Amino acid sequence: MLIFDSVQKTKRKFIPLEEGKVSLYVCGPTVYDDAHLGHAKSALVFDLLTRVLTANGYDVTYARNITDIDDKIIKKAQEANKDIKEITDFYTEAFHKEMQAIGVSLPTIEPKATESLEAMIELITKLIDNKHAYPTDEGDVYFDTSSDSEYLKLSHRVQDEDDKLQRVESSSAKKNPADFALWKSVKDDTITFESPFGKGRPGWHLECSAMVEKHLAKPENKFAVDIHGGGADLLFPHHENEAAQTRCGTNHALANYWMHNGFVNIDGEKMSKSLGNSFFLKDALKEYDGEVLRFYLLSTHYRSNFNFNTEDLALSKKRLDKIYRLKKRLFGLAQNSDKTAFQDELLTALSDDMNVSLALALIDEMISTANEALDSAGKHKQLKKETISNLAYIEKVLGFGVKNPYEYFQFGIEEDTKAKIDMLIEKRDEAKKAKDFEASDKLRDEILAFGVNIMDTPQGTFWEKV
RNA sequence: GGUGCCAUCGCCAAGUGGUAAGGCCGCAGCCUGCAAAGCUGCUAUCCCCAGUUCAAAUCUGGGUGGCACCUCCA
Repeated sequence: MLIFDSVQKTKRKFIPLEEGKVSLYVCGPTVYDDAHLGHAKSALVFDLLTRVLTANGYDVTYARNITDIDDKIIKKAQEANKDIKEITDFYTEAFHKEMQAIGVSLPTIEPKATESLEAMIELITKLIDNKHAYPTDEGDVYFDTSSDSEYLKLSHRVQDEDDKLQRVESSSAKKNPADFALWKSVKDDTITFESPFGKGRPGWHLECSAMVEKHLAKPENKFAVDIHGGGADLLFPHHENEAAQTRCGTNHALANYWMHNGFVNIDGEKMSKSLGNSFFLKDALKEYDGEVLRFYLLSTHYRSNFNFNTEDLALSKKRLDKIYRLKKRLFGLAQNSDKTAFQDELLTALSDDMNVSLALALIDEMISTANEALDSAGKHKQLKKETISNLAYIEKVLGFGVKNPYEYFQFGIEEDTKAKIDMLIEKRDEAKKAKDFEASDKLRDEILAFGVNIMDTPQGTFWEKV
């Protein structure tokens, strides 16, 4: 297994801290709004990573946090005149539902910030004791970046002198302009937590460090986790700060490997509130099958920036359709569990820093070969068994082709429309039997008007949504 | 302004020193009552310039053009 380490900027052979085991931590969502395609991309990338690691025989412990303490959440709650928990529960549930729709499995552990306060306070206390953090008169606690010689090495950043001066003017309580808050005091009566440093709430960066320690880290290891992942924008300042906290507050570094996924852009531009072009997953799921979205978002390399557009999405659907059509050809047949050469090749491709493009090329080739054989005369007993086994493997490792193939092709068609289509197909079959092609062609036009395609096969006539 | 990434067929996209995967679209054919689906065949020398090398899309230098991060962000 090779992993591109975005800190060392090179592909590295993956060697776990503990034989046969992998600990993976990924920064999850802040639950104050609906998940957009970027959240989906990140979740999909690390879902795939988990599957590939598992297929390689590793026992993976995957933690993805839920940030349920945050200024934006508080603001949203105040605006809606609702309880904080009501907001966070609502969006957490929505997140889970949408992730399930795109085939993202639940992580092994899903820690919440509100449930990890003890660990956070413990870490801050250690950092203060170690002289890596300091409280201010206002009741805040800051991390002292000048106390950490490794600071900024993760993101390969250099201090900007002009920027430094500007920030000194704006924030006098900080020792250094780059210092960041570990604990923010809260004076009003919005959500606050008790701590030895006074009432307040934890800083965002601290959360992840504390949760990693609590749920994944082992004191004797050189690193807290094997792999730490997240979106490319998190490298600085979030991951830089996390790494500093862990490095200075514990006796190990945060992660051995760092992985960052690229962005999802819409029509060449980054999704953002200010541009008003955020594409929410819930809206996409109304129009497209979740698995099509999964296939599309995973179809290019995870580190590349992804330019979302409906034309390309349609191409992805066509490619996924091919998997399902083959599945349909073999529907209902028993599976053989023997591992095939195809499966080895597929796993090898995915084990090379998740080369999905190569994996998809292998899949297309496998599909063509299988279809070609099935088109030719003969029973093809062995081939059928192997093909079914291959499809099952694709399902397991990539999460493509998990649905019933007939239902897949009927996405978004109402039940009564389905009944009408079936009725028309029956009438057309009768006309065809009677060799009344004029009538059967007319019936076909009627069927096509529902936005579906029909295809005649030896097993009968089937229809698919276009 | 600082830091970094990217540029491969009409479109999407692998390949990072050894002579251009795959998909979509298109064209031709097989199959089909006709279609659809499926199958077969055909379709690029890798943004520009210079250099290193027996050999470069792949390395180096210089352009040009995109993009990201530096503030909350997946």
